Amino acid sequence: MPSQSAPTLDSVAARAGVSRATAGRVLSGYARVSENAREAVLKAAAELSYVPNQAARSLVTRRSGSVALVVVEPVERFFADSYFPLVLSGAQAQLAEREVQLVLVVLSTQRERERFERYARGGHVDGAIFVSVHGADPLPQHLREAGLPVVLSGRPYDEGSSVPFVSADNVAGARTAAAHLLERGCRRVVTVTGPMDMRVGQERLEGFRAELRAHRQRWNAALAAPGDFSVDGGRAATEALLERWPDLDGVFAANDLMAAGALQALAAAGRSVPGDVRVVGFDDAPLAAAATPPLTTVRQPVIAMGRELARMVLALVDGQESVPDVVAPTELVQRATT
Amino acid sequence: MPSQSAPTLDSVAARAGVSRATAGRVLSGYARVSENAREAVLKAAAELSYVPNQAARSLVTRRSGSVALVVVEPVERFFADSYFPLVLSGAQAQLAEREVQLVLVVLSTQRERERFERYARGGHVDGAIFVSVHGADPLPQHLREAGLPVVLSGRPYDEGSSVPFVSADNVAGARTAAAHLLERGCRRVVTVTGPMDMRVGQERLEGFRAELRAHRQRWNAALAAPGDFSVDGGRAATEALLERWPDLDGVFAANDLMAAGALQALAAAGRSVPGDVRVVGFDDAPLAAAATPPLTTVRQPVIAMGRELARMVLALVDGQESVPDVVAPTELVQRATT
DNA sequence: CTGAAAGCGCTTACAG
DNA sequence: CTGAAAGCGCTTACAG
Repeated sequence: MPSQSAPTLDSVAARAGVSRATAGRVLSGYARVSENAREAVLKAAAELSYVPNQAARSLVTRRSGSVALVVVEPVERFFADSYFPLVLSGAQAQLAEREVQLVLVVLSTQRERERFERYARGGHVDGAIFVSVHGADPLPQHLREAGLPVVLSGRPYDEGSSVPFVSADNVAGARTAAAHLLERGCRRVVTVTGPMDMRVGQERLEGFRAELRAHRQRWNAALAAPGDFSVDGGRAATEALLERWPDLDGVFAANDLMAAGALQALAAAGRSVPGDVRVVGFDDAPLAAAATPPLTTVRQPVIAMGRELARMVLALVDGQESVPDVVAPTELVQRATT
Repeated sequence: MPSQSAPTLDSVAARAGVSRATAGRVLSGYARVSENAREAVLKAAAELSYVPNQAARSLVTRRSGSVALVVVEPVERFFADSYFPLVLSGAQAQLAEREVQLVLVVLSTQRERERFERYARGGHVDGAIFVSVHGADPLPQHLREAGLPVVLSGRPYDEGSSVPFVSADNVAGARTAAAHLLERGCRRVVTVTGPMDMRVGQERLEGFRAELRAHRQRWNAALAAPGDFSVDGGRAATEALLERWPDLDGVFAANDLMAAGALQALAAAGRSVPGDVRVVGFDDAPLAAAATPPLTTVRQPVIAMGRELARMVLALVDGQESVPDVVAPTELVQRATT
């Protein structure tokens, strides 16, 4: 039990020679208070190292002073990927500036989902940022309808969703990747796709196809092999592609993990990169710069996207009616695989 | 403003036909209550989806129901590495089982450090888990002395520290790595070390040297090149080593990021792996399995270590006087670089 | 075992 | 602008 003697509002009021109400007014911000009183209170608070008791404050304001960052399901895998930690980091930074706590919530079981729903509806957090929502998970929408400010990382799968989101411009990014491969002289460009039941998977494939079309390349479904955003998936898909198209000389993998798998498959097949085959990934995960050879990839501004997510919930928490979706620009980072 | 009508203890008491005190007793656990009353209260609570108001509870119990996971300083770099997210994930899981919230705190500036110190001393969290402490940062010890339960990820640099910690068995892990290289027939084994102002850097070098000594290999300071746990550092150190020891045929890098850099340097120098040179990393970061070729490495059970950290703070929070340090075993994961 | 009551530390109308 | 007072939703001695 730390500091049995933590200073209270009363003690700073006493020291400043004003009432608790006045002290409270200067410390909690807004109300008009005389310059004299304000200074005295601030001085007293500083001298006592006063920190308001958040529990007491919450009890009356019905604001918890915290926002949940919720991760749905495949926890460990998710944490091992770099996307999540970086979104988290961005959101945390933004929230910290407003002195709101970021509470990390992981939902694996049905019980946990139910408990969180009650918890959130009970006003124990002021808002929620969902990362990694699967398919058309109704939870975010539910909570929103219950009046809780909610935002999503990634465009929702469900077209009818009215939950604001921030997403990278996946279509444009994939187009950039394809264009780059073509510009580098590739003649037979293939792609390892993400899961087709995820928007991000669909969009990156869509961008790739659109760019080939723009270059008057004939599209063929066999040019794409499905992956699952994992290294193993990327390796397997690349092996299949190699079999199908012995003459392939360009690979666009829909994320860096799969691109790493592609690099492994290519090395195993004795193809040199970028000599025989050029490869582009997506995300600019830390692993991209660590690959052999270092991977050319499409960067998405993940940390900035995390900040944006936080900014959006906060606006909603502050009473703003609605908030526009944001689609963040991507950028090609050329390294050694092209 | 979610659910203006969140059920309170009073409403469940009324529905159950008992007093608020009785309802409180059954819901908050311990006290003896008649079976009848208990059932009625539980039923009423379930029907109303009652969730206790944590703010009100905290106000009286002086327990926040939350634990801080604090990260010191080099935020983004730290988040990009896989160690942190995995510790976080383990700690979160363990905390969730006890229904305590994990609040993520990042301390970059001096102001933030001071604010957090006041905040923690003010009882706004029940305990703190420090990850990534630099050198002999006095903050954890400070807080501990102020009565806050604190635990550390990694053995403290400061010998005088009395803060409990959990660490991987770095010495043993490094010995395993060196032994493996030697057993695979390497004759000239070198190492890329971590920063020498970090315990983990020192320990991994110590283990490496000890194992060479055990194999009656003559030690030479030039066999070690300093890295900084980054890919670039690993690449540069390996280049230096290659220059110094043209005949090197085994590299132990003190973490996987640097091992990835070593792989890049070796490829650039035209050395094949594992044909000409064998390489072992440390951590078994996700990047290890994604490397080309897939990296042999020493795994540390990071998620389990995160859980252990949480278990330890919780024990301290529950009033346990002290808690023993834990040193987690490591394990060699052989892949394709050896 | 159970109820009435006090009190945790704030915020915020309500008067003045 | 400022103070006295009520009240947020719990927990916990204190009686019974």
